[in-house]
Amino acid sequence: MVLMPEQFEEKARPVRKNRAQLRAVRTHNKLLNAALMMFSEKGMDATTVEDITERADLGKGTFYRHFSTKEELMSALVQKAVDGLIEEMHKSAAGAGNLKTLLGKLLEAHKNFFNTRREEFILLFQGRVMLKLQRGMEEDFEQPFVLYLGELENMLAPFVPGSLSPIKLKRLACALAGFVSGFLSFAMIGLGANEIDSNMMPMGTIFIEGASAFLSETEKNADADQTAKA
Amino acid sequence: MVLMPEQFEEKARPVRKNRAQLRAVRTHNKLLNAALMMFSEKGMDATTVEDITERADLGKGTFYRHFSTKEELMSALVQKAVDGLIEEMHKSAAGAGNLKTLLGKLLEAHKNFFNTRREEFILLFQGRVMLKLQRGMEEDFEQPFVLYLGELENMLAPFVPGSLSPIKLKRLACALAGFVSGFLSFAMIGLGANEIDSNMMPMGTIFIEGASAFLSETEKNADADQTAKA
DNA sequence: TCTAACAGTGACCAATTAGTCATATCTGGA
DNA sequence: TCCAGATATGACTAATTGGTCACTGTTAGA
Repeated sequence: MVLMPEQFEEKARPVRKNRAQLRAVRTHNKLLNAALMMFSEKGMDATTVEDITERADLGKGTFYRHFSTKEELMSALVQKAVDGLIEEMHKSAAGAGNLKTLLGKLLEAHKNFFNTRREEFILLFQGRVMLKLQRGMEEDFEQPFVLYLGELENMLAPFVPGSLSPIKLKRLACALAGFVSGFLSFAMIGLGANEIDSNMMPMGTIFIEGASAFLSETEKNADADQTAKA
Repeated sequence: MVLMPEQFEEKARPVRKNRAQLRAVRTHNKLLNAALMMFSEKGMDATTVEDITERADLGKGTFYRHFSTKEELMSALVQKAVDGLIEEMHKSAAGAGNLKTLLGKLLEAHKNFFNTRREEFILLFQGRVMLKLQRGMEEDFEQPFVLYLGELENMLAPFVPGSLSPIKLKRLACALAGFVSGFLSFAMIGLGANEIDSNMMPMGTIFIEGASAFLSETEKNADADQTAKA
């Protein structure tokens, strides 16, 4: 199986010459891109290996030189998409001074990402479905999403009342992530495709105002929390 | 192809005798149930017709006496799940006197439905993915979701400022639907499976408070809306 | 009991697909 | 120019799958 740049150093000896190396990388990316397109058009399961290689204008055997199974490719794509989303979040949220501002910027980061990279939105949507199934591949798909939620928590933590329990912080991250992807998902049904962009931000205020209200209320009765468990 | 009760009258002549009729209905339901289970475990696309018939303990040929394709069955199941959800919404929301109460009841209806009928939640999740693809089957899957959003709008309409534009009502329905399914989807990742039930309602206040704030603000500058489009 | 009408069955065929491998092609250096 | 190392290829096999159909089993009434 072909090694990609990140993996080179793991191998002893000088490994590969310049051109061949780049050729392999280009082929690898062609496969990733073709798969992303096919997955977002036909769905992960309905897409065959040949669909991917044909779209990439490559021979079928080439696929197996880069990935041992379609699942491996799926997993790599989900990972990559989540990385991109997290990067967008960081870029967008830099310099936020308070919770409302941060929430607004995070919402905008999601909006931008999902609007400009619709294929990846659809991919992540499918990835989230995979997590709910029982096929033995849940672990591979879960990790990126756990990372994503953890990153959200980390970004929110500094702007949230110190008394907020970790579990509530988690909930807030889930609520934010769920609201954005869920709203977009239904907006794609109920609203015209071009209206979505202008719809996302006004709706964001629902979340921002709601979260603020929720947190300030939480702050008041922070320690009434223990009793609630019983 | 076997006819189900709702379709009997469409056929001329006395059609079927009592026992045989019931047997066909039972078989039909066995197929629906088996498919629901398989779909929620393996996913729609990865489930084969034989998976379904074997799970239902029926011969493969039987499947094709009841459905002409797997897609037809998928579509029927999604339709049925949406019907169930709408029913739960109506049952739960009856007698709500104001917007906040209604929102709370609607959230609870969703919580109950998705917690007690997890397979159907997963099914609807997959159905929503199908809508995003380009396989020519989007129409079949879209209808139930449009119905669902429309129903949400109808239920919200009486409790919303009269000045609220139809498009904003649509947005609100999308936001509600998206928030519920999205939050649950991420909560299943970030939180323990058993914590979800207790997590849904406190998070609901985010939405309720946010939506209220959003609407009262909208009411203030109701007609500043036209200018926003430019 | 006999029969017409319907429900259910699984062996079977054609088509699709995953995965392999001998071969062709390309690259950089001797 | 030639070679060694690496990449790409597509014909091939085995296995899976969708879909059919001649057959069996069941039912209700004559």
